[in-house]
Amino acid sequence: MPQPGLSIGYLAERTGLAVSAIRYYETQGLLTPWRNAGGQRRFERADIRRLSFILIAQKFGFTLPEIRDQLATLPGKRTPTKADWQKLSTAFRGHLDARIAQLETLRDRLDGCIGCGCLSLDSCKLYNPQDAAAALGQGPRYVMGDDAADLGIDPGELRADSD
Amino acid sequence: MPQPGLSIGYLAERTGLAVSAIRYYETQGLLTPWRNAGGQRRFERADIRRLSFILIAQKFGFTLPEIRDQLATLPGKRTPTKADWQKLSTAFRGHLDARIAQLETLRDRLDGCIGCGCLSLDSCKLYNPQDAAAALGQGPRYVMGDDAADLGIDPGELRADSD
DNA sequence: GCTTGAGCTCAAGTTAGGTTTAGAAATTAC
DNA sequence: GTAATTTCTAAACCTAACTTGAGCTCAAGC
Repeated sequence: MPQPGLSIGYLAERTGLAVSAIRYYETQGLLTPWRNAGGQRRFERADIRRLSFILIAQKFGFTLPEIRDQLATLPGKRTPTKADWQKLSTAFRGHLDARIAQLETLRDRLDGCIGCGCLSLDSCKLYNPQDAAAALGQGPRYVMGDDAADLGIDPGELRADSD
Repeated sequence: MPQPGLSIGYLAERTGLAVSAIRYYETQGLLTPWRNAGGQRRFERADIRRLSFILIAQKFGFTLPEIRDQLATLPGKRTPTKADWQKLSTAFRGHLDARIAQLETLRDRLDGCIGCGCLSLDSCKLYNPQDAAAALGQGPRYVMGDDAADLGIDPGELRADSD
């Protein structure tokens, strides 16, 4: 048992992360290790759990700033207890549900498009700039905003609107 | 009605995309416009639909190469028909379902963690490198791989395994 | 006590998905 | 016919999330 605290290499080994990634997370404020006399980072055991949470949250598509905000709900001074982690997990679960629900909404709208086959403004519920843009971060603006002529089939049958 | 074909500016206006983005998509092989005598890009009406599909697929988290592969199922020579788009949409729906199912699996595993509150190897189903890594693209390797001592609570009650 | 692996900092490189800029040429509008 | 827009290419720049490399220090093992 060499020094008190865990080395960055040990954390890397335990989490499967690269040492450089852990250092990067520190620069982003997701961890705050202390330093030993020689200037090396020393971590606490609870930091393995923090890193695990980061990994899982990333899988759900959360950005590092978002994850940092989540982790900020943990007590800063004392070591987080089981109850602390439970609270964070419960809140996290709420975010997950919301994210999944958004995807499901988009999927259900796509179903309408499959039904009509044309993905056009009239029948495609995916045309809804607000909802669609809200679904996954900042996306572009309009979706499927076009008229029947844009389908490209039977162009003679339908009159283009303004062009 | 100026020239035959649609200008890049018109497509940008119709889809809400930036002109630069449409050019970028061309470099990535998602569109293949032709050129007029002066060297300017000319698009077909069906390209509005392609761009709409790109926008929607991106909202679901698909990468441009993935979207390109999806679009490659459309006929290259003739203008895609309603049936062509229907086929693509149906396949796309399958991909969506799979993606949503993966997220739900992760979420359900997290439920176990909330229950146990410790996010530890023993009781946390999120510890499963293969499944977890498969969920959303290439992620890091281990997840929640640690022991009860890592929780940081009651450290005296449990014996650390190897360190 | 010396060697060697582990760690340090800082800068630059990487990938994805674009945007911005610059200078020139084409197109449109009047 | 001229002026204003649009478009062109190429290269540079951007953010996120890291990795890599250089040059140097620290710590652990024998």
